[in-house]
Amino acid sequence: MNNPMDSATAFCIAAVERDTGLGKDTLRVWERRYGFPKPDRDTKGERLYPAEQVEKLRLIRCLLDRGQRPSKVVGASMEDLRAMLETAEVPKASESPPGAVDGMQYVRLGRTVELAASLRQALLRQGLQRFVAETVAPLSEEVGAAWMRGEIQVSDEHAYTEQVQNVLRGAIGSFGPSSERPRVLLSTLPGEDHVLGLLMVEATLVSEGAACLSLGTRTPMADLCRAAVDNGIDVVGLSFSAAFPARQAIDRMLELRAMLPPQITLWAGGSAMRGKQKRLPGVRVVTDLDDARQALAEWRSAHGVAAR
Amino acid sequence: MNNPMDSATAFCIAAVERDTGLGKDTLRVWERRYGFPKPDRDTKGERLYPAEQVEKLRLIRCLLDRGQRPSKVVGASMEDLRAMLETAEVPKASESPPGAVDGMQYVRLGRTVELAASLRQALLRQGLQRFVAETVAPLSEEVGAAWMRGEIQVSDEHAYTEQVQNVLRGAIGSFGPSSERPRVLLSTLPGEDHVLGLLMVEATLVSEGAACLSLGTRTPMADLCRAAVDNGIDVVGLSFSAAFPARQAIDRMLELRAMLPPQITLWAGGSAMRGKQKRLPGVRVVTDLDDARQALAEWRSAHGVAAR
DNA sequence: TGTTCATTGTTGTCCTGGACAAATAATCAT
DNA sequence: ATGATTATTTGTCCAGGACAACAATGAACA
Repeated sequence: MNNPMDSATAFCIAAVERDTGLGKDTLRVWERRYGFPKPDRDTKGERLYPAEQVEKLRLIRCLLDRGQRPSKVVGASMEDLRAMLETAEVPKASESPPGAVDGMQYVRLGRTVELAASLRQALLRQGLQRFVAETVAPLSEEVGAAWMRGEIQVSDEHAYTEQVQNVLRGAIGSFGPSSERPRVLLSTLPGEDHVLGLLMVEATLVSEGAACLSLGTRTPMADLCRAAVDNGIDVVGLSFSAAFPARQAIDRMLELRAMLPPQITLWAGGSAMRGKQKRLPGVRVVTDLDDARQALAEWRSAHGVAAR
Repeated sequence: MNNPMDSATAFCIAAVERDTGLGKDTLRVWERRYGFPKPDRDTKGERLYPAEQVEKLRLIRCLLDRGQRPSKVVGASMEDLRAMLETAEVPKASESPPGAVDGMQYVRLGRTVELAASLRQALLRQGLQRFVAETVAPLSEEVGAAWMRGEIQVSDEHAYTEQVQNVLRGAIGSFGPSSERPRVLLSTLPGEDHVLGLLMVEATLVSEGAACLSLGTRTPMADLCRAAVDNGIDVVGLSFSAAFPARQAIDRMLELRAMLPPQITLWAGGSAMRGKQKRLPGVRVVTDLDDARQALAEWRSAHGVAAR
């Protein structure tokens, strides 16, 4: 199936799924419904997608991520697609850039070296907590928005994430060990890759003296529960980016709430959680980084633990 | 499908795929072939897996990861499975622990605080390059082996990875910006999550004054190529963990070699690459961290760039 | 004007069961 | 021992129908 000879010009369906992020079922049903993509077949009847169709699928994926509907874009010509990408309106254009930071231009230009230097400078100037709240958070939103507008590449966003991780993790690590309460377990669920929100929360909580145990991204719920119990955790915190379907996030939080012992507090934060408080009994929805500090204070007050 | 009421006791097939990592097709074909799992059905005929079957599937997955064959484990009873996990022989038991580091006990006991402190101490004592080669690399192998032997939890491995990341990224960031050659682009391909190998290489190269641009994990090949060209990259380095199927790794490297401009050097490293040099014309296989330094020296010598 | 709820259309996921490609083990030749 | 064949296991792919989940729209209500 994957003959190296022709794989440079044609891709099997699994390869297309990898490269475009579109599921095999979706690719097949589009072919049936919209007549595109229209792959060739090998001798055994398996689909072989020419490189140009894969390229077009990538463009389509890009537009879908920006909120377009499939019926509008699957079946359009390449010219139409490019035109749509040009005139793509961002659904809810974020407010004007938050002023203080102009690191955005470094991201745009791929100047990672200058970006890193500027971040480090801001960290020293502002201290970790303000750095996270006033520099990293708005800049990350701006990067996300720029990607939505098609102004930056996927790789630019990856590179940005790497640089911020280097700075934030260095800062988090430079805090001495804390044995204070609460002990907070942080992670994201499978399907959620975005690590920056998690790191921002960790930085904020560590600044306040909480003992954070991060498991990184994509921890299965069963492992999460076991880890929480085994490590004597007080609070489990989950992060959901805007890319995560809000409905699923709610269902999974309720499921997790039912699996965890009731004395363990459950926090949920991230864009997908905006305005979902009422639907989540037993879960503390954390709206932003300031609210995370607030939630921490609430926990300490409720459990008779003094802040530092 | 996902009624929150019963989702605590029964899971739809997508949820099982998430939780166990076993594909939907695989779950269905096992049911057909081995008679397990045997999910209930909802009113619409869709599979509903009871929690106990999911638990058993998780155990099975665990054994498969350790090299068992499905025919041996998919039909077995819970007792048999547990027994097999006990007596699981590690296929190629690694050599005795590398002496110098006893951080392993901290991982085993979930003492992340002590682990972090011990890592930082080792970093200061050894310097970044030796720290990576003599402490992080063997310890990571040891952690992987312990997981294979079932001695530690998934969450312990995640927590370990997080701690090492904090230390390594802090150290990498503390190097000033380098504008020296070569400019190295580092990443893993979709399907490869393991980030530590990548970070170890980055730390090693940065120590030698190379300019590293990391894109983190799972960069699609098209984005990788574009980023390499746009950023004037000299060398693209990919990392493959032992979990990555060697055959696929080879195919993808050849594909990538064909996509990249010939003047860009391609490096491939990681366990999946052991002893695959001969099958990869045009790719420099990097066998370990020392070899990475060697490859760097080769590049500089071939391109007339003096080492620092 | 804005917030819920029902309706309608769209879209992705799930289904069956057969087929076969790819991975692994077993066997044989060098 | 190492490398090439063959046999067996195992996971992926196929078709095309069905319908659950999701978004957009419109109606009822605060």
